[in-house]
Amino acid sequence: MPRTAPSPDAADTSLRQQVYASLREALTMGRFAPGQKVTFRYVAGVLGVSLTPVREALRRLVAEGAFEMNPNRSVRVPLMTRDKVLELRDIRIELEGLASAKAATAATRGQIADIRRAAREIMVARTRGDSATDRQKVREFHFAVYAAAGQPTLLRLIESLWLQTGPYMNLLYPGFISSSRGPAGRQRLIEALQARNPSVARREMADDIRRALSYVADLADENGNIAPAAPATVTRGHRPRAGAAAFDLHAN
Amino acid sequence: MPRTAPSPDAADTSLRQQVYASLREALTMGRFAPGQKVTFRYVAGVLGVSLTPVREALRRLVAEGAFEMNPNRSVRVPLMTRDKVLELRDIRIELEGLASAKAATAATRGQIADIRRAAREIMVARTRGDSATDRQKVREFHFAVYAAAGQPTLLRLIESLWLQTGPYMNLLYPGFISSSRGPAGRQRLIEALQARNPSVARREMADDIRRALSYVADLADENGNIAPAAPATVTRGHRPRAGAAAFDLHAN
DNA sequence: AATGCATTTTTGTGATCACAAATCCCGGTA
DNA sequence: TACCGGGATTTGTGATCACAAAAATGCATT
Repeated sequence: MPRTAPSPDAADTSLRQQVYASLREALTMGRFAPGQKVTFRYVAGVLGVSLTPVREALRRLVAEGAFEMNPNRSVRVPLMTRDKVLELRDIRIELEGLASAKAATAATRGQIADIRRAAREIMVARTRGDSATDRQKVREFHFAVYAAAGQPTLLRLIESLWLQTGPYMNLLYPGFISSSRGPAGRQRLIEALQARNPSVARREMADDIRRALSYVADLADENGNIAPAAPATVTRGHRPRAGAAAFDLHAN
Repeated sequence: MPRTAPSPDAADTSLRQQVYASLREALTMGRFAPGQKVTFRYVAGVLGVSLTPVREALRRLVAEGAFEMNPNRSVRVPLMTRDKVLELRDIRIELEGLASAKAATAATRGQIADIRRAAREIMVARTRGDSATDRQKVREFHFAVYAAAGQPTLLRLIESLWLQTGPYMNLLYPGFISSSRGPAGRQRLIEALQARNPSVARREMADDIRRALSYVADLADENGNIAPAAPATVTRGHRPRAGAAAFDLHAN
């Protein structure tokens, strides 16, 4: 079965870890509106825990760049700019390219099978027009490759980068996806992995990332700001009712 | 004057931030012995604060990989292995190479002057045999380059990587330094920055990192473990006396 | 002298409280 | 109607407490 779990966070049953996972999940799934203010007590109320674990989880996410904190202490989902997307693009090209190259050397037969399966599932979702599953499977495909590299530190860094770009990847649908060249790139990547060809694997992954994030960067307005994709089921109102949970603890 | 300060952590006067800075400083300066256990109450006692800010600071450092936490909850300074050094080497080559390339495009005259000055100060310290100042200036040189790239996210990632390799960079002295090719590489890097030549800047930086970390990796024993450099003034004993502070709050 | 077991101590976790700074809200003035 | 200003409220921070799990300690047995 495909593995999505982060490096050594498994088997950590602390509340802090659960809060962290919930917030991460909510961010990845675009359940927070960029710019939205997130208060400690709000999160604590929704998840039904005290402030202590929420503080630690949120603070870690701030350190990872998934949230940002104003000098006048208020945590919010970062707004994206063209420059930030381009910076993240270039970093991701390096790191995910490196991981793909390593995967070409290290991937086991089983891992390549996992990767191939994810690629198939992307196509299934895409022919059905199911963009939610599409996104999920794209993520699984990428991380199956990175997991095959067998580099835990590298994997952790890539995860933190995905956390930052994640909320904006909805912007790829449907425009970019339909205009993209389809499964050819992924197919070439898989073949490079199987042929143990690191430089081709790196190039294919780099091209994929470059095209996607360049597309997002081009969505910026004249001020360089990028409008967030419509967030799923999140009211922009100040005081969300308790019970109307935008995320929950038992997600993971 | 040269800037060493991290991205937006300035102007944060919270205790948590001070504890974080203290621990970071102590790690960078090699004041913790790798493998050493670090308890929350010990840190709180030495720094004279409550557990709350210590927890958040330590937990952030664990998330950044600067400390590691056993499943049976105990925080310790990570032990280094050859594989880990090689992984960090390859990641650093990518990211610091990227930063150097960007710096070649973006560096201002003033920034190049800062870089040049740091390079000079390295040579001064080196001719005096002052390896402590040497290390400090090498750090300033590198981060002067990375700051010139003007990429805040990239800078943050590189800082977290230095935090992980930092405690082991003492191992470069005196063997590696005396056998290295001296200031020639740094000189070529500076010239590449001035000539606005990204690919040469990247290559020079990459070569520098590759040589240094390959040297460290070769110090591993037959089990792949790397013996830590002698830590400065840290007793390995279990229960350090209060008052015998291995680090302090007013470092920054 | 070495080993197994029960008790004591240590240690991380989560909840709660107090406080000060930031923010919000609302009425009054120009 | 737009713009302030001062009080009420919200909100992050740090300290303290209680608790359970882990580790350390001491003692009896072989």
